[in-house]
Amino acid sequence: MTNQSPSEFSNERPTAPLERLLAGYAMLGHSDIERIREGIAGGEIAHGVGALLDDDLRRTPARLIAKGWVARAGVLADGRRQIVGLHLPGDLLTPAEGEGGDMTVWALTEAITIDAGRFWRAVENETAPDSRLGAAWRQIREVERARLVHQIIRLGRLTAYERTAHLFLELHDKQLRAGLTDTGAVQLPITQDVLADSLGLSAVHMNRTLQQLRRDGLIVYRGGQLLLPDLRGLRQAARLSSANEAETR
Amino acid sequence: MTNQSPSEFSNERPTAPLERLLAGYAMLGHSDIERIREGIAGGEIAHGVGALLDDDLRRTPARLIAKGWVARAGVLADGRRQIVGLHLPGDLLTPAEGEGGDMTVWALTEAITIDAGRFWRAVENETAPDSRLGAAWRQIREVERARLVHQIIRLGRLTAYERTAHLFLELHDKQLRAGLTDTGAVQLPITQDVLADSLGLSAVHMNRTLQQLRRDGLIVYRGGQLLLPDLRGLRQAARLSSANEAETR
DNA sequence: CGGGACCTTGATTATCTTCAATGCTAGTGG
DNA sequence: CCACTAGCATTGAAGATAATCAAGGTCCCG
Repeated sequence: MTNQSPSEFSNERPTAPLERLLAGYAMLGHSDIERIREGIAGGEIAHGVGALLDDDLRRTPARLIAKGWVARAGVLADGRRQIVGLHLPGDLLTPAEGEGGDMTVWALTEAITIDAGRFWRAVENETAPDSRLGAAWRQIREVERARLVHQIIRLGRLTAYERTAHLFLELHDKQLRAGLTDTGAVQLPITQDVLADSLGLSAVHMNRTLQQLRRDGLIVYRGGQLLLPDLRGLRQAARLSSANEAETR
Repeated sequence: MTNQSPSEFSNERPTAPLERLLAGYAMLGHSDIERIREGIAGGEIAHGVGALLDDDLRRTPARLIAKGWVARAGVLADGRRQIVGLHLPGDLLTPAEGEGGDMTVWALTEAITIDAGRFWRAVENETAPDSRLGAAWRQIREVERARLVHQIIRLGRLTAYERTAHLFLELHDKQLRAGLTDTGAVQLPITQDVLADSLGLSAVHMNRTLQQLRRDGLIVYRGGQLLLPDLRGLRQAARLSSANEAETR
């Protein structure tokens, strides 16, 4: 368990993405910020690429991603694998209990997580109707539930091309909310293989679909960075009514 | 712990399925039962087949299904439709806010729903760590989240045949928990069209897949009633490790 | 008996997977 | 510096799965 500081990559506080996420749903006061920072501290773990987080999550009820990408997936006996969620800095990871066997969580990139147990317990029991922190947290949970619903629609009724556009817009939206990127850009430090397992496609078809999106001028994909030069066109390709994603102003 | 046999035309209390669901997760006392029954009363609405519930849900924050089946789905502009959840007596319906536009809820059969607003508000704010009702409710919410995750895996990585078996087992499990059927039987009062929209398949392919399951002796499907004569085989077909679904004892 | 909703079937086509190479790039050790 | 390797991206060809199109068929109900 190395205990290096994430500040060697950025000098902002590890809770900053979560603070930005929460601030997007409610005006937070100084005391709210304090509770976030106090509730998430220590128990820092650095995960190498591919490292499993299952045991860590079994030990600590909730971990904040401070840096890196993490995936949660169901795995079948014959090796087929469906990624259920892609998690970024600002996301809280909780054990996949109750989801049945064969679920696993692992780091897609070098990642750092922090014990957020105290924050988690505090905010999950936050019922004071006037608590802004509690309200913001409930909204985040609701948005995550909505993402599961969206993925169901994606996998059930969209073509490979539409699915890909749809996921990229979701990642764009998610990264904007956490303050991890600017409008029109998406960090995408993962292999096409992982993308394929998120979208229920084979790696080969994933590759071909990406090429088609490139040819159509909807994405520029290079070196772990994605550019979306035509958000309007991409939304159309994803079959999203423009109201479906957060406005990008 | 009533163990009465399921009865469709029964005069049992409309909250009975929910009570059985909750009782499956915690020993409930007399006062818990009281709170359920008091929190869910009046505001009864009868819905004809195909009736939209969107407006009703906008008016009342939570409605208990007392009778019948209800579906929640995302609809695309070109008519494609993906059912996200099938809801049965004992389920609480809440507005599909935050899920983005184009979500809709409608009755698949004749149905009756009751205003459960008071119960909903009470139980969502239930944080006393020793509250059995609150604990049971949180478990139900967790199970529903797990069902969304399972549907993602189903749609993303299972074949039509596997998907169908998988969904039938989920419905079997769900109906057992609510005391709506007996082991080996599943109420299925819906058209193959609806089934297809749940599983992301065309109606034609749905039909052929059902025939295959029949030929393989895994299901008997007649008149809105499904029999599962070979649960072990069905679990195998669904690629479920036997630990994945509730034991049927 | 006519109509409508639902189920079933056959033929054809589209989408996506699988299999098998090949290319590319960065890191590694001689 | 140069093979050498490993991981990832890309390509072509063939095959499987599922969608689409177009009829019938069945059952129920007014």
